[in-house]
Amino acid sequence: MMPELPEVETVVRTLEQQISQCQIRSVRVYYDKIVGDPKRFTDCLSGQRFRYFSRRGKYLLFQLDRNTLVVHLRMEGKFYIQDPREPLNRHIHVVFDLDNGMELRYMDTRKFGRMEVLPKELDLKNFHGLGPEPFDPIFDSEYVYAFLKRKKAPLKSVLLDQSFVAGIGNIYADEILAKIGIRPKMSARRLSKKKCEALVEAVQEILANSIELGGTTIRSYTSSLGVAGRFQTKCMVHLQKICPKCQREIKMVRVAGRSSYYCPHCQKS
DNA sequence: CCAAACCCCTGCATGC
DNA sequence: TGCATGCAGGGGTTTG
Repeated sequence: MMPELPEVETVVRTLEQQISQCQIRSVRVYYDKIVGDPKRFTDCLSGQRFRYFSRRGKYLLFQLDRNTLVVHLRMEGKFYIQDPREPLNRHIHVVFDLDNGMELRYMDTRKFGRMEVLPKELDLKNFHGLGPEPFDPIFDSEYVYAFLKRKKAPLKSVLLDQSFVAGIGNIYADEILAKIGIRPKMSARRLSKKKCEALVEAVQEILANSIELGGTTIRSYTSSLGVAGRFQTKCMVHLQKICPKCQREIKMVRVAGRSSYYCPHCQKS
């Protein structure tokens, strides 16, 4: 569950394979709050084609002919391409009827996900107040050091702050901290320049590795092709009991309202 | 300016 | 067995 940047990237690539250039014939909305105004949403999208697929942070961006459809999957949002004869279940809230005879279905058990229709040209720099993409060259150790210097909050809270860097969620935050050997509660402004360099490397390496593997599958995540991610086999601390490095017990604390796993032996404060 | 608390939802675990 | 209770969690909003 919990699609983070690598999972969103996987969804983008998968949907691109499956529905690129497909036309939306019509849209059915079964739960209004996900799309805001369902009439505007439906009217706006009908007749347009999916032209280009991308991502900003954890937001999916579907470039259409006249608009961009923006989707945030939040906790449990998933897309499926299904035959219209396949019965709908009670967690499918939005259905796009496509001109290839299939349906793009949005399923979301907790109904936390959101969709919005925006102008075609987006200001991706300030989009939803997001900070830099993790692979953007401006996300470097100088940027990180300067940002962290003015934060006395726990380092993990800052990693989860999408205005610091876009796309990191609870799982990867734990893994990044494990990689640089820092405990989640350490005050952000105490991180040394050296550790800031390590942080940038860890963020990029962990996310890239996970994208490579097709995203994580902790709890229930599967891509829309139904392929389970394999990142979970790589988790050092998140949801773990024993540290794979030193064989000692993993501890769990709450930071910024999130369960945070770390190894007290391998990670320092 | 910043940070903490609250809200949205449902499935699942727990307790009696 | 069945019902009530409470918890997780991203990000927007509200409150301190």
